[in-house]
Amino acid sequence: MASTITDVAKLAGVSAQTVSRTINTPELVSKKTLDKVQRAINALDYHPNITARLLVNNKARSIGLFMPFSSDQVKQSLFFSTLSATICQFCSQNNLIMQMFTSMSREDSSQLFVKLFKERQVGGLILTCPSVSNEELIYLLSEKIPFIIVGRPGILTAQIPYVDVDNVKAGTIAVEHLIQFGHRRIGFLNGPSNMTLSIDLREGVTAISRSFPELEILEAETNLTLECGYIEALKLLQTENRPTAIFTADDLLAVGVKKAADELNLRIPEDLSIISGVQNGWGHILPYKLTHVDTQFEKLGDIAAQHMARYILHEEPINLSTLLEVRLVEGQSCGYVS
Amino acid sequence: MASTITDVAKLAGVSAQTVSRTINTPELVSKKTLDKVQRAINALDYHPNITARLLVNNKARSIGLFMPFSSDQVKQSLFFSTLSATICQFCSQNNLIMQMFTSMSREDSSQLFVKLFKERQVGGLILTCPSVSNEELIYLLSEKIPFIIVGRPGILTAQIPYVDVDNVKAGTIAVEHLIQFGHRRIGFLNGPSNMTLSIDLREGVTAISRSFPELEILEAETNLTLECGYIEALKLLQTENRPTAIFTADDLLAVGVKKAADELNLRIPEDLSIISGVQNGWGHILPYKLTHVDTQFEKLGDIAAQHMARYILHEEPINLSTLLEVRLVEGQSCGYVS
DNA sequence: TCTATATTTGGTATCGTTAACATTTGTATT
DNA sequence: AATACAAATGTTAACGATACCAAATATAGA
Repeated sequence: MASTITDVAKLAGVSAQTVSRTINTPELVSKKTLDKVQRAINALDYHPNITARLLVNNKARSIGLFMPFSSDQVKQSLFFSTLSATICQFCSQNNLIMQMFTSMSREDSSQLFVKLFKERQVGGLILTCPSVSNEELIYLLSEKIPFIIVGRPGILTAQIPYVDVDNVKAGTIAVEHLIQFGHRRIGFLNGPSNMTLSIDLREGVTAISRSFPELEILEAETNLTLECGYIEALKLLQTENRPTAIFTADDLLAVGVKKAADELNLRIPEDLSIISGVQNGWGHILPYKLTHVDTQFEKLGDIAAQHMARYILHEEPINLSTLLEVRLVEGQSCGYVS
Repeated sequence: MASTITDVAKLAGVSAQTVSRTINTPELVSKKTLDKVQRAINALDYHPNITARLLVNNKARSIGLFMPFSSDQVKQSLFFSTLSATICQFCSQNNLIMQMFTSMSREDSSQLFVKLFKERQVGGLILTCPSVSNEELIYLLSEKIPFIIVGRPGILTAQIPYVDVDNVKAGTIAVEHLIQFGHRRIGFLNGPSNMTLSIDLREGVTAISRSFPELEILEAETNLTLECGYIEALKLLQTENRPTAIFTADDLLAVGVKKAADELNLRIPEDLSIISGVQNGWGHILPYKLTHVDTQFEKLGDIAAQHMARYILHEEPINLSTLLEVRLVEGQSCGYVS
């Protein structure tokens, strides 16, 4: 049904190769022929069959993005939608195809990656950190699957390429900021203890607290939901000697803290300072600007895609690791201890 | 580098065709040969080249999803992430490939669709409603591009397949609910007037208000942001004879209304009832359960993908339109007029 | 045992494109 | 005008799989 390169060649009275050249290397074709072929292409509404092209070139021009889709993760954070949107945009701009995949059963995802790559469906994969286990990563390395991880993987001993935000630094500067406001008892609502995000934040917090022996950090683990933030904040704020500031791993937790503060009639920032890490977009909901660490996490997708694109298009090796700079953004949720 | 069907055939001592049969129609192969070939496949770690397979079969097995990516749309609503997640999941389960695309410049998106289909990159497209103009849709029809729209398109005269929530009904039952609570002056924070969502909601509201002549509907247009909801709610609630209830197009607006109500010291639901349409996930943030219309919008992606899959896999015609049922979910944000 | 039929396997062409090489045409130089 | 070289075009083979048809082998019934 659809017209092929041969149809165009016949109509234009040239060989198929000349048509191919007209499309791919027009500088090698005379102006007269170029014109003739172009007219034939238009007349037949010819579109080169990408599949045939890929077969002969023998390389996939698509980036696979693998996402975990447990519904609450999607529902409660804009991280994944931002990531996919960014990568999609990058691919569209760079004439690459973006394919999205998700796991069906938890265990076989590395099998899936190998399959995708070896079947030539994708030229490389972008994986999101918590969804792939260490063993799987090792396996992928051994199978020479080109991949890059968004978020720091659990192991660093192996040569695993990733991009992440500098969460250690984020933890440090957040607490540093609170110290400058005179806070010495600080609540710390961290994420789940098995996430590298949480591990890194804690490391950052610990680092700064080593230089301030009088500092007291009251850490609580949460699952990064509003509800959990609310409950843990209530616990912290109802103790005898309550903290004067709370650092939350993300802004959804900060909203939970605000809810708890409201309930206890604590004014922000007069009675309680709040500072947050990753901004997932929930902070907008607060009646004041939330002081937070700008992690530029929306850049993660772009960087990962760039690395992958360089590998796919020019076979450049994938950089081992990239850490994004973080910086503090002052809002109206932090104040001096009264 | 990678092994081909011929390599496997050689190793197993059979023809390439037999290997192909082993993979695709094992019931036509003797048990003995099956075994032999399977061993060779494993030994060589053979994976059929999808590209070659697609070429000979001459049909694309992928669904293209087109998304608008103006950043605030992604940032403020979980609609797009939910949609892509659902479709991705469906594709993974049905052995289809999901490709995502976004527009580079506003005007050429229909050109892009034609290109994608004719180049055999995709077997069909799922488009999101506001991102494609009526003219483009007509053009796609004329080019016989298989597509389905999520959300009601602006024109219905042409044979345009779509899936949407029954927003007309949603508008009706929301107001009906408020009427049952005795409300007669009702604020209505609608979306942008050019969105079919807004048009449909208004139609539903108008329909019910025709049966209740004493009903007063105070409609205001918003851009579906928190800020806008807050401002418009303030305006409504500061009038001489303020409405006793407000119906918002989505839950983010409802959060804005809550903010305004707090500021004016109006208790919910004692002083003001709030009911919301589409739940984008922001409603969770409120300290009470928001009464809303359950639009099951997370089903939209599934249905669209199902239609597309049936077309791609079995060439079944794409159904013209599907409207999802809506139902009222009672929360704690509506009360009787005092 | 022989034929008829079912089961299993193999050979060749093909999908639509580009790579590699071969050939022709054009242009400049002597 | 003859030669040398560059530019433009054509020819053939290949990418890796499956479709289609032909051939071989096995099985059953007479």
